[in-house]
Amino acid sequence: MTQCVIAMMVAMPRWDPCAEERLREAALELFLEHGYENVTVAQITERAGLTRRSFSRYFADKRDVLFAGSERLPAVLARAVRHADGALSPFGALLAGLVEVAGELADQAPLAAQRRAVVGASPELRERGRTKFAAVTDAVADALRDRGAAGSEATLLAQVGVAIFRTALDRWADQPDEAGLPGRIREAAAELAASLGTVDFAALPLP
Amino acid sequence: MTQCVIAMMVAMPRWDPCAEERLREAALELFLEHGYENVTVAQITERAGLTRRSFSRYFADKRDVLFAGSERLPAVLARAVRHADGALSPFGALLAGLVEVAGELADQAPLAAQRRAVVGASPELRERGRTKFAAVTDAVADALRDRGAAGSEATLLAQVGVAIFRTALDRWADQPDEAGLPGRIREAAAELAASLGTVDFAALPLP
DNA sequence: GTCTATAGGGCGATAGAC
DNA sequence: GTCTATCGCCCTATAGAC
Repeated sequence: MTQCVIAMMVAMPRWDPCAEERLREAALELFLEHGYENVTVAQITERAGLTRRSFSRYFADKRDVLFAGSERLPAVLARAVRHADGALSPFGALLAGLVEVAGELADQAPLAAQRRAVVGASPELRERGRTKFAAVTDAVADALRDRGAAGSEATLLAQVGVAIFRTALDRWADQPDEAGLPGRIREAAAELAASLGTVDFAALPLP
Repeated sequence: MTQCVIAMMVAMPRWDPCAEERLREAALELFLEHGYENVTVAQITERAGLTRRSFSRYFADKRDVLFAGSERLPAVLARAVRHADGALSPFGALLAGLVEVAGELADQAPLAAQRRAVVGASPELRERGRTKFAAVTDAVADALRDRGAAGSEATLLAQVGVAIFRTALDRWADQPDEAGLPGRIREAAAELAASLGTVDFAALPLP
């Protein structure tokens, strides 16, 4: 957005700038008005002042228009995990990374709420949302392997970390309070640890 | 399959019976031969001796043809969790349910391996696979709520339980050994508990 | 930018099963 | 007759090839 405004002040190009951003805004508006399934790509491009063909230049498919902007989260989280205090265990580094990134995410809350509403109403979009979270999981698992976690254990820990993150996000979105997102993460992780502590693994039945 | 054979012995209808199953078999064969993206619905229905239009009666879309048959897993797992020993904590019941169902799943290994190969090769199918796992997570979370777990904590525990289940499945598929799937579940859960134990939650930085 | 293949679905026709 | 599974032809929209 900021980049776009600056570009407009510097020069007035022949075609309107910020095509991608206008597409995203048009799509969000239309989805909120009529629901995802009832909106065609043609309607989106029309409202944005572009042709049907231009849509494909910016987004791989219709679903992607809602998730653009979240491509960086996997890399950002992976970086935070990699750069966490070297003395921490893999899971400790994971939690520290989550908390760090959560602090930077706080200002994106309003937009996230709108997107949340649209995505939640469409099975097709919820499916794509899971893919986006899976990309985060994969990136985090790679980072944990760099810190010495074994292959499949890194994947397991990454999945658990992302689950904690999602839980914290949900609770924070439902009732934001002074604790903030980082506090919610710590809370969810502590709850999980307590739950795991209730189980005596040796007592589980075996085949 | 069994139902189909019996039906054929009872009567010989004008059109071949077991259309759904033939479609699933034809699809799996074609996907293995040419790859998911290079197979059209028309080719599948042709091999199954049907028309393209009939495909829609059985499957909501092309992806679904590979995942049909897994619709019952959510209900089966949820039932196992609900019926676990009443003295167990929510997470204890979750693990007990996973172990119980894992024992019954062992005989489906060969088919699962083929499906695994096809799904793993296509991003589109991996996306749908995540949706199927999400259905399991939702059902398990409901069961945990019935056992008294709070709303969002039930969701968190369910996600973690499914992550343990997936890890165990992956390891078991990669190298099946005498421990069996239930043993792998216990192993993954114990690993996770150990990892969580390494973290001092009070030491995590707060905003 | 234009064009085509394909997915997905609406509707009615049809042909056996009952 | 009714019921049910299938087909055939229609259309729209997506996605990708040219």
